[in-house]
Amino acid sequence: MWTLQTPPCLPVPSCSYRPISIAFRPSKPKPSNNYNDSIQSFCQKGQLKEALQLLFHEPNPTQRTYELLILSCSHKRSLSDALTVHRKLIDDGFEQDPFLATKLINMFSDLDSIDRVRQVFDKTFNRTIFLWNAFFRALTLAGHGIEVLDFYTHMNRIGIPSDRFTYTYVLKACVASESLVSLLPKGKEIHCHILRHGYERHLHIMTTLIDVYARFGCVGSASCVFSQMPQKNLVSWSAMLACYAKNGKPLDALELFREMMSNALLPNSVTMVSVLQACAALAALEQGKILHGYILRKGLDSILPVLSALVTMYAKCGALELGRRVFDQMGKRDVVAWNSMISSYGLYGFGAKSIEIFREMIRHGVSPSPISFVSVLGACSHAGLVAEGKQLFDSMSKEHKIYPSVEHYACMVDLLGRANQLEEAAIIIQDMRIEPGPKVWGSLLGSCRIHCNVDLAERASRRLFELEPTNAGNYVLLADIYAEARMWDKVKQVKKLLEAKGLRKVSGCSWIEVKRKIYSLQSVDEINMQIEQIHALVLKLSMEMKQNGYVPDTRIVLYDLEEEEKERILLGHSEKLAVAFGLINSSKGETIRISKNLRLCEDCHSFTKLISKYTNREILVRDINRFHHFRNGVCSCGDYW
DNA sequence: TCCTTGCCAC
Repeated sequence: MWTLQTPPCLPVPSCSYRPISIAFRPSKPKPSNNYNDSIQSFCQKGQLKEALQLLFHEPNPTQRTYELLILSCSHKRSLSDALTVHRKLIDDGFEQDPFLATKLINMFSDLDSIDRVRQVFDKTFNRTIFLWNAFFRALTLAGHGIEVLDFYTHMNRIGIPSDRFTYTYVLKACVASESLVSLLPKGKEIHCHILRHGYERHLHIMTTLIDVYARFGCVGSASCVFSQMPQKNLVSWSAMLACYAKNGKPLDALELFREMMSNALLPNSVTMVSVLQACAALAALEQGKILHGYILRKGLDSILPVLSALVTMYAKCGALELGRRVFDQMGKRDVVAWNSMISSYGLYGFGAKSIEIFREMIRHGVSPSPISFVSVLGACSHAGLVAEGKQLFDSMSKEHKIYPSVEHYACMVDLLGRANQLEEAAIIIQDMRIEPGPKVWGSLLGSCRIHCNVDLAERASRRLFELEPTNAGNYVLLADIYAEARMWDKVKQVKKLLEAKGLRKVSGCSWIEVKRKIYSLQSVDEINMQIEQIHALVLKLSMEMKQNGYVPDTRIVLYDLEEEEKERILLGHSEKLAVAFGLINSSKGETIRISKNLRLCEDCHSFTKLISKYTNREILVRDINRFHHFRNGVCSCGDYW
């Protein structure tokens, strides 16, 4: 299944390096054990200044002396001391020591000083494979993946053999770049090199490969590598699990987790985080609670990422209060933990609460991250808090020195667009300092859909079709807008365009957990054994609802059909089927929890409001963006979503 | 001397 592809030739690095074999020989090898013991003792105690004083009083420091000092500078994260050590090292004639050069590269990498990493690499003539590997690691960590790949090509060309470490770094380099061009072909090419050099049984390289394919969204390739691995450990299982959880395959993730447990492999905190994500994606509350129990029994409840994942899991499963309880019991909270809570409130449309937690975080001395702003601005958007959102957006660069990224602009466009300030949203896009990507135009198009603005929608979709020619969702949105405006010829045109590109509309799907099992319902569902019973109930309910004021919202049906036919289509929406399935399979008074893969349509929304009143049930629906909590005929979103 | 998995937003 691996095709050997030769990607377009990468440019040779601008500066061409030739390895010059000058063996380094320290000038005066003088054993100085007591001295190094003292240095080591100071370094271990974190007394770097004292160690440096000793350095300047010792006439003959050794390689070991510098190794100790370099490690200590990394540990103390002190760039000024690092520069002092570097200068003295050069003065003492150690500049060409490849061992110390490797250590220096690691140190400057730890200190985020990538220019000095390059400088050390440039100046070292005897480039051992250790030096190359450290250099690649540093560049990869700094996000300069393309540069690593250029050097790797160069390294191959001049005949320097890679070792097993090189492969892990160059693989990671493929996913460590902000380049718009996918480096997947390069990753596949390196995969071929790895096979050719007989590393197909190497545990670490194969695990890295799984992770890299996962990040490219190539679930099939990742699982192919995984099943072919002769030995696996907890890390490789966890990597595969994360791959499923992150790529929209939560059921596969849970299945793999079960398999892992039956192989007597004990999950660690990292494993649990991915499994929790899978539960969150499925809104599988009961499963999630079982995992929480396991986490408590195994003492994993002191690990921050696990707790943050728990907060998010509970919130996404419709149990915001349980998430809040976990959050309240956290002894220490990092920015991720705070962000989890900020976005959880946002998910429920509790904008004011989200802002409150955001401010509380700052009061606690935790600086907001770019994601904090995505979360809080998203919350403002769902709650219609336009003024607050604008103020927060302003404070980003002014108070927190965080410069808005495409995601932040997309939030602002969404905030204004939803609030029917479409022109202002368009102005934001016009004035952006960075290239507005598909997320930004997509937000605008989504808002045009809500407020049925055909002109602006045409503008946005023209740009979107260029940027994302294969995203069916954009075509569907535009067709929706035309349908609502009753421009049936235009609807037909868009549909033809969709067909001509071989694209298909993502079909609606809802799922619901009944007695710890997850059931999915699709608009056209033949698999579910109860389907006839479900359809009958939906029909019965709709007739009764009609007597209670339900008017089917046939505007959203994308076909120019008779009203009756449109109504029939509306009744087949997966969310209504899920509501009926929930009513049939749960006991009286029990809350019905449903998730769906698309935005909730207006008709299902008003239908469910009435059902909640008529059947006296609380119904919680999570759509692609947020929660709707239906109670006694009203929805928590206040019909603003 | 250097290697593998994870939390928060879309």
